[in-house]
Amino acid sequence: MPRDPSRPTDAELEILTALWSFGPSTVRDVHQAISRRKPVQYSTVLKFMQIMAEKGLVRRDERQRAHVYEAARSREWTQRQLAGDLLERAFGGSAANLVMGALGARKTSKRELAEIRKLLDDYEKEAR
Amino acid sequence: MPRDPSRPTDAELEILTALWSFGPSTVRDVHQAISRRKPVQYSTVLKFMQIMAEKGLVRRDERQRAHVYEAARSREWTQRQLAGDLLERAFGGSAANLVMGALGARKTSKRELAEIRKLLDDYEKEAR
DNA sequence: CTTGACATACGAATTTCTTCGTAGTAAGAT
DNA sequence: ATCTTACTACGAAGAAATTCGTATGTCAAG
Repeated sequence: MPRDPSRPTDAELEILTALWSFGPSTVRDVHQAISRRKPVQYSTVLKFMQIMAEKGLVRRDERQRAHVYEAARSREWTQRQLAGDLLERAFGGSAANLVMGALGARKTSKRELAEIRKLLDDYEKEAR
Repeated sequence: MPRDPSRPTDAELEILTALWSFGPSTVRDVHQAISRRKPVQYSTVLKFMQIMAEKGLVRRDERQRAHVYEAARSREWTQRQLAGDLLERAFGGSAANLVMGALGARKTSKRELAEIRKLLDDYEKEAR
């Protein structure tokens, strides 16, 4: 059975992150961005982006000699998928538990806590 | 390079979930729990649990003929790893974004929102 | 003592993920 | 025209994840 493409793998997510940050990019752009953080060959990145195009994770514009890639789904949409997936798989669907895990995983600043509270308020108002 | 064992795979997480729920269990116990939700052979579950024992994800008590397995790490600890990992990989370390994703992924009840607020308060008090 | 039930151990096939080398091609520079 | 450079396409290989069949051992009934 084909794996759920709304749940990108580690390598795929890294590429998507670059595309979200920089907007439509060539393989070279993405390779440069990623290779700043870890050693990886150009052809490796290229291969992934080709596969991702097949899977529909990215769109490819072939009009230029150096093809231009773009994330098919927004960062927010993908984040929602990933959060939802983890929520179900590891937290029994309990958002509170997930928040607990996130807070425990690492120090969270007062400012960020306030931000989260605001999100909760907004969400509550929204969900009328 | 060996994969980080603090980040169990899908199948492994399913087994851990069973162990966390039921406490120390035999392969048969776990197989029954899982096969209620999806078809899987006994020997598949067995194999996983053997591998997990090698990786140190579970402890095995061989004193009985039917070995008894137990999760090596608590549910909370593992949840923290998974949440932290996703936080870094997909949310740029922003807990607020993760919460946003979780809320967006699925309807969250008023009661759960309240619970989350309480968590935030407790966390803030705690982190003195 | 033989048999049946139930365990573990083992080997292996399949699929997916990851990584890269190399061949081939198009275009601009000499 | 040829050389150099910058791409894409392709094939392949190794590691990890997933799945299962089968061999083998143990033990309690009969």
